Amino acid sequence: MPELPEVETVRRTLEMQLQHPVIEKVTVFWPRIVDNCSPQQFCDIVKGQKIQDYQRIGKYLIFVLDHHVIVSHLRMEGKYYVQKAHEPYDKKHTHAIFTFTNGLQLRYHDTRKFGRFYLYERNEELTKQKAFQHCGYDVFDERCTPEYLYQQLHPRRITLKQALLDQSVMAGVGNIYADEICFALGYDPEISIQRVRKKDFPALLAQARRILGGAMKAGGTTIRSYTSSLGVDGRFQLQLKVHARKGQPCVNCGTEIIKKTVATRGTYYCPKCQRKR
DNA sequence: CCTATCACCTGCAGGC
DNA sequence: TGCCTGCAGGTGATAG
Repeated sequence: MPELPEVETVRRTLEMQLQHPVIEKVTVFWPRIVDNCSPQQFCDIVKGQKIQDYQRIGKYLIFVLDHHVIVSHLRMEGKYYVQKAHEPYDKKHTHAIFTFTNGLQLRYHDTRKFGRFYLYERNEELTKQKAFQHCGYDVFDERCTPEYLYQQLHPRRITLKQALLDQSVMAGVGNIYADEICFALGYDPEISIQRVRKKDFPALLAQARRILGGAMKAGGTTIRSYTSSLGVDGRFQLQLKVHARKGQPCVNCGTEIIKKTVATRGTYYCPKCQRKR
């Protein structure tokens, strides 16, 4: 469900709502959501620790505790709810509950059970751990430069959209914003990345940052109207120009937006504004 | 090493 | 109404 802007919105919201609580107890209802240790170990280890900081790399949310770090990936449908311990919750889709000493709970909700938790020691280099083995630089990381993207992506036999979605090079762009970035660049999502010239890579990165940055800003605006009972999933209504606009007129030229499949993902584009070469 | 496909899960919309 | 199919804002493992 969430891409980088949504995860960042969740990060900020949890930081505001929870601040720095002490974990009194953790219950895991669906064992497989804990990826790199047993649910029992996970619960035993985090118990008693305080959440010191909330961080994010790409689409990964990171809870920094006293001695350990919890890495959370929401995949397609993961979301968090902050509620009081006595409030009811959706027993069918809630897979983990963190209870704090202040009476609040952080509840992890995930309809499809795709999301994962990883637990690491705080002194370990995070980006070298399993959770990040296929994770490149965050879109906003200063090491993510046009030159780096060109060298990593341009030689490959993949489409522009696949390049944007490849988390191992630049982490954070998902299916929605990949379409929006292709539209902003004026390229058909299916164009070979090898046809994108070196001089276009600064624009590629700039548009990715502009679009994700705008989405974060919008998320931050919308999230203020959320109540805890609505959940914290970072969702918001951005003005999408092509994604999910099949059959509607292009905002630039009025041509009908087309949906096609690119690399098994639903893909929306304007056949007039987005050139194939 | 590279790219393509499957597997993981559930709910829902649309066709018959 | 009920059944079936396809599809969903993601990613790791596996197959070629």
